[in-house]
Amino acid sequence: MHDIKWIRDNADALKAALRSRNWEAGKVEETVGGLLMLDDERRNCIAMAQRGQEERNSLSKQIGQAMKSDPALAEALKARVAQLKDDLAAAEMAEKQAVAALEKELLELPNIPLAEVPPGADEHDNVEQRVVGAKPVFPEGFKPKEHFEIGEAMGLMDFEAAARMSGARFVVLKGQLARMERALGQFMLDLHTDVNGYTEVNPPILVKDEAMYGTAQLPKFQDDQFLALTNEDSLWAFNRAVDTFDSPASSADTDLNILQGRFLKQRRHWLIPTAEVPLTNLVREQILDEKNLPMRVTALTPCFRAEAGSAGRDTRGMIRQHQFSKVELVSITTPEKSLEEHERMTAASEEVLKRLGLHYRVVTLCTGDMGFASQKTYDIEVWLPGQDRFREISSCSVCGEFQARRMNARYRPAEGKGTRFVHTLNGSGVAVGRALVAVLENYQNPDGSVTVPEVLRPYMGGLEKIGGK
RNA sequence: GGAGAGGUGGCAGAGUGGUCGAAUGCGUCGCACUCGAAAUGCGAAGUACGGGCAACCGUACCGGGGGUUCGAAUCCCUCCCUCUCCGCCA
Repeated sequence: MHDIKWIRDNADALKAALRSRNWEAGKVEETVGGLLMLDDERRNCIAMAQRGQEERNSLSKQIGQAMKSDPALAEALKARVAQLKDDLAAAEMAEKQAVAALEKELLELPNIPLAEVPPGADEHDNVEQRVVGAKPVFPEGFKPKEHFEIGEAMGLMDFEAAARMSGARFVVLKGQLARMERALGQFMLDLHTDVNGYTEVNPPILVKDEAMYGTAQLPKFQDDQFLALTNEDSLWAFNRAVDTFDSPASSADTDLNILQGRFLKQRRHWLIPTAEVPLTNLVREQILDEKNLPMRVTALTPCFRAEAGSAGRDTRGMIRQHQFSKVELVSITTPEKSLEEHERMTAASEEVLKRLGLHYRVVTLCTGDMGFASQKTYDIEVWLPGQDRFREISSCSVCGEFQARRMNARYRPAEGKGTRFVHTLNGSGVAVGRALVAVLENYQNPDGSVTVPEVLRPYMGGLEKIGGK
């Protein structure tokens, strides 16, 4: 979320940023102009409400004094405050609405790309930074298979069983393949905790609205999320509404819909689409000491995505699932250190692929392809010989203070007074499901078996090979 | 889920209708004392928003939301969270 004061002074910079993210010119003008108008409105309302409050406070003080010495004067003053009351209530309501209206619009604005981010419309304009390793060499005449062909041939990857119980975009892994998935997750966590200086965290994977707003999955990307609601929740909200309706003890909102909506909103949970959400929200509403920064945390969690906008894409195999495992990296830093940390984090993710002996490249996403909350993003794409192309396996983003503002996450600088917003970074280190895909395709043998990469063997009881005859 | 007790500044912890943004202690920072440190003494310091070039002024904030009142940290309602006991449960 952006500081409206900053927008006031830098409207042109914001407009340029929105255009670089493929917003059409008319919408940009309309949006930014609308924000400035809402802000004027908000400040007018605040000024008006504050004048009323000031007058009320001052009269109330006088009443307190007059009560002791001159009761008649006190009564007269009370009458004056009573006159004020309606105006004041209206002004306070107007202020509340104006603040909420502006906030609602601000939450819809994406982060501003850093100047160094390459301009561009879509993934074709991303800029390759480096290529590491080399394509695996297969015997003459052997055409490498895709991961699902390998897995299904082994009888260890079952999409049909998954579909029977859960529908499309789920998979059942069995035997040594299930074990290899587990091994990959363990290997990554151990690398990040033992070598890369991250602290392992086991966070909730059901989170409240506030957490999802904090990292900016909400409000804009609601359709990508899974929502968790108990039957009890809906019954409870219903009964609450009826009770309140029957005995409106308070003169608060008695509108049934508003009540139900409010209660359900308080009780519902979202399934995390990435551990970025709980890990970053560790610092929500916290004031950290600078000496504890950078804070580096990692977690292996399931991730859930509705994949609402990707019907028909990657329908075969494990590339795009509703549920997948991922090791996530999150860093909380000072503003001065965040870009340096971004490089460090990307290197930490790359190390996973290096040790697995996988061929990959790193690209800088262009302005038009970058995520909503990001200032700058590196994608790591791993080589998949079965598909004969690079596929994203990690995405490392620096978000500046964008998420910190939404979460109100701050730190106290070692020097100087006050607090500043932290900078947040997140990256996959790496997607476990896709890593399994990559291992299967890169380490496959003509006999249908798959060689276990050296670094995974300790996690698989020394096993050197799975499947095959 | 039921019963009870709580939620106050960085932390601990007073305050139960007005002069309370809030005592006190710890911690933090500055100054004095000291060769230096410790101890001691004196002093400073919350966050956000609005106005102002600024000094500064104003407003809000005592878990969240609502209400009563001229006036709420304090009274009432409601939700959330924590603790204790009971119930249920992987």
